[in-house]
Amino acid sequence: MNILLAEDQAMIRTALASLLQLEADFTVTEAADGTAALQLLKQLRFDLLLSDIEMPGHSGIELAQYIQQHKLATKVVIITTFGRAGYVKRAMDAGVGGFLLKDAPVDQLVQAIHQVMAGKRVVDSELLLNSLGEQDPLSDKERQALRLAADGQSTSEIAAALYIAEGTARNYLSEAISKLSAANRIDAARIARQKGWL
Amino acid sequence: MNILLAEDQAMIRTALASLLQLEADFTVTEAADGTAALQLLKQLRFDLLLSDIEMPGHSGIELAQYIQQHKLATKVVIITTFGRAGYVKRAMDAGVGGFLLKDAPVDQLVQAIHQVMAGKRVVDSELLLNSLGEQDPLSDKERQALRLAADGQSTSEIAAALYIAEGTARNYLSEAISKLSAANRIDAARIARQKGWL
DNA sequence: TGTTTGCCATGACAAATGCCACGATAAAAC
DNA sequence: GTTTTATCGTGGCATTTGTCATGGCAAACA
Repeated sequence: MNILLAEDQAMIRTALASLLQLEADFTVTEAADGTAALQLLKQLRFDLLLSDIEMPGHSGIELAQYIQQHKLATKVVIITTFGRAGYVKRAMDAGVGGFLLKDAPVDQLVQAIHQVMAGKRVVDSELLLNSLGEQDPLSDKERQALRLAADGQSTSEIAAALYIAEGTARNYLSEAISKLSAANRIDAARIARQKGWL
Repeated sequence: MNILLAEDQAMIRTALASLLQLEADFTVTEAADGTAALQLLKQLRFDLLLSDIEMPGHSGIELAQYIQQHKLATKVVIITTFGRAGYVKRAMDAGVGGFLLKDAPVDQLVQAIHQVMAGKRVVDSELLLNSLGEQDPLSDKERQALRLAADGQSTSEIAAALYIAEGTARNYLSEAISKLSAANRIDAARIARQKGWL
């Protein structure tokens, strides 16, 4: 089986490649970023793309979209560090067959590869719960304000950036703090980031 | 050779463990966080600790400090994602023998392990250059206060955690903000984290 | 049609934060 | 032996931040 492995961190990429090669019928080609992976997808035929989401060049989801649009037979498994709820949905829309966290052991990865090749869909249960469970409660303005606050901007700077009064900016932050049950804007930003809502 | 591998991301941990086991004389024990690693260090004897820096529980540097203080014969190799300048210096002070980026391929890791076991010091050249640049201006108390502030704790909570008056906690933060030319505690935390001083 | 709901917007007020002045101590420099 | 320098510790005071009350507006709904 021909696997294309796209992952920017060399240590993880080479380690995974070596391990997968040990499996009886796996042949692994490595790509160090999204652009290289796309080149290889255009030139050669692969049975499976195993890709990180966050990469320089093109993201793993963009690669999946390319495969979907060009109706390639290549199956896709995504591995990523954080289970941002938004990612899962977008990946599913792009026809991704498997979605795993790097928190899972390698055994699960190998299992998932086999199952996806057999036509099944494999999504880390924790991720699935996350994406179904909690909804992002923040409004757009609240998120924008919180993002700026997380960068260390003051209320007046945030207000200026969003073209609103200071009181309004304070109110957005206050609402965000309340919705996230946080103690202050820093805490709110930490929680939102951890949930993938920033 | 007995190796203790401390790394919180299961996929990377299990992948590295499997690969290192393939080497002729390597025996690998896995620890999923700093606390588990510390327990194992106390109970058993290892020739080498291979550890990530950023982990829940105790950081890789804290583990190295424990080894240094208790005069264990265990050598230490640190692997990390980002080459925060501050980390390198603190790691060196803690007697760390090797410091590698996860951007390096696994081959280099194996090489580094052998060299460190032979008594040499191995530091990624890119990291070394970085670490020569800026010095960490924060005092220990300032860093502690800033770390708690970055977690969203209020001044009074920080004061309670450090057993000092609120005014004192405020002062530490104020000094940190000033030393880092930041606008507020959030900005200061962001800058310090980016430089690897937290 | 009127009512409810969610988002946007603002200002008043209390609480938390940042700045500064002041000491005390200990190590290093002169 | 004195001065300088750095860290630690505290409290006063102005500014910033967080909460709350209030209101406008549009979409959903009975």
